[in-house]
Amino acid sequence: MAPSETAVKPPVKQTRRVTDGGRALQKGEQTKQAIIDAALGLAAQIGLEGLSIGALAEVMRMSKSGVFAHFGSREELQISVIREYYARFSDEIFVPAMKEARGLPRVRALFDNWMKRVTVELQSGCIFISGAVEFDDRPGPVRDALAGSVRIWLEAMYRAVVQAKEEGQLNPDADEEQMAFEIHGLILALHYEARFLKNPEAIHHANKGFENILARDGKKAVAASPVSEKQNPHTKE
Amino acid sequence: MAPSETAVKPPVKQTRRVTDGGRALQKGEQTKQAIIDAALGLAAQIGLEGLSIGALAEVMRMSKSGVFAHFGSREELQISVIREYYARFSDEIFVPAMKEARGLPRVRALFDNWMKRVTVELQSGCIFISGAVEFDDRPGPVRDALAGSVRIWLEAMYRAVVQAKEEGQLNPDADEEQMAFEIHGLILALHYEARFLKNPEAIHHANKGFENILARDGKKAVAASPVSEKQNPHTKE
DNA sequence: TGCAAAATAGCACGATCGTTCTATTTTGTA
DNA sequence: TACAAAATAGAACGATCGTGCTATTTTGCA
Repeated sequence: MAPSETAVKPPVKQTRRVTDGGRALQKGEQTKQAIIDAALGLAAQIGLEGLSIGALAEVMRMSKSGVFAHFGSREELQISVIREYYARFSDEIFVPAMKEARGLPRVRALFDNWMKRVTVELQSGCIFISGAVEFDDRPGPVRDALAGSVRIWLEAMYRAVVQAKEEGQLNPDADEEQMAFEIHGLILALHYEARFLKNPEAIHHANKGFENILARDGKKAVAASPVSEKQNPHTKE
Repeated sequence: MAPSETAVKPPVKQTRRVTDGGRALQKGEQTKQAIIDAALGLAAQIGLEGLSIGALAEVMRMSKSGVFAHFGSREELQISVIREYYARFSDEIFVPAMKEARGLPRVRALFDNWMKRVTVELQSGCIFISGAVEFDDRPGPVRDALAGSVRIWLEAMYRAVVQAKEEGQLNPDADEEQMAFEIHGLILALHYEARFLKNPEAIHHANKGFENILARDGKKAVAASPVSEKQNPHTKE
């Protein structure tokens, strides 16, 4: 018998995947992405815990097992949703803010973009906020993925504040950690009061709160003279 | 047939309830209260939505139907839990604070008691916070009960701030709504960062944030002279 | 165009859910 | 102590959950 025929060939794996240099999206990858998109929409409304494969399959007009096969477990689905949310969060908030100058302009951009996103999400919901409540004492990979994403983002905001101080735009005794904490609180209060309590003043309060923080910790020209309020922060003192 | 025997007597309702002037707790009322206590513990950990009658029955060593009969529906159980939570919240935070003098002392007491409670709850969870996320776009009686309780509490804090201004302890241009909003944000950030992110600095940041607000809106003696920092706010200027 | 592999469907499973119904037990009093 | 009412238990229901199996269909390259 010719060895070339009967010999157990090592199974040629990934025949398709490799041929194109891994470039083109397989059909499966496309639908997987579509599923994640739909799952993100569902999770934003009813939470990561409320996200069910059955409901997701119905939205996608697929079978449960068809949806399931893409992830292998519900946890993996939830983690995929978190990753996708993080990616969008980064694209809409972090990336554009990095185009602003180091220091206060970038801090402002981060906050403004964050506000913009949360304001839009008042109709759907932020899974960084809802997820924190759902997984605050439920250990596991989902919690880890969520906490990891949130930490990266909060760290980014904190770094921007630190840079503002390095640029000399803050008082020497300004506490950067404290500022980041208070800013975080404003966003959380906005989400709570606007989304749950339907308080239309919440957006205004959040913005005002941010200005209050800057007015306190930002480097002032003289005292708190209302005349020089709108001056360029780069003006020599 | 003697009418005294066969006549349909109007059913004597509440034979037991009334005899004692409605005073003594029937056995049923006792166990109902015990069930609510257990349910509150469960809901604080896994949320109002995660609260299941089966799990509750297991904790109580009762049958599902035995537990169920006390409430008639899961929604009614959830509402009972919310009412109980509100009662405790009020007893631990509001009532003792009302013994403090109107104005800043009472505001301080409200905040301190609130902090104390949330700090304890870092091991269990606050259902005013978790519930807001679970029911923020899920209309119904549970949401109504929750939002109602929260509004009453936030209103109480707001009123205390207003009174502080009436007492002349705040700057004339202090914005009471803004202050209440920012205080709410501090509590939310504390809950988020301490409970979810396990950040041990969160308590300190929340307390510092509160002092920052008072330092900004409290009536100052002269300017922001660090020397006169600890003076009695009632000192004549 | 044929063919292996990938993608999807279909079905069934054990578990849990809230709820309803009918016994049974426990309670409090006349 | 007897007896009605209240409290609890037990079993069953339809629904939904995540997941594991085995077909079947679809895909993309040789």
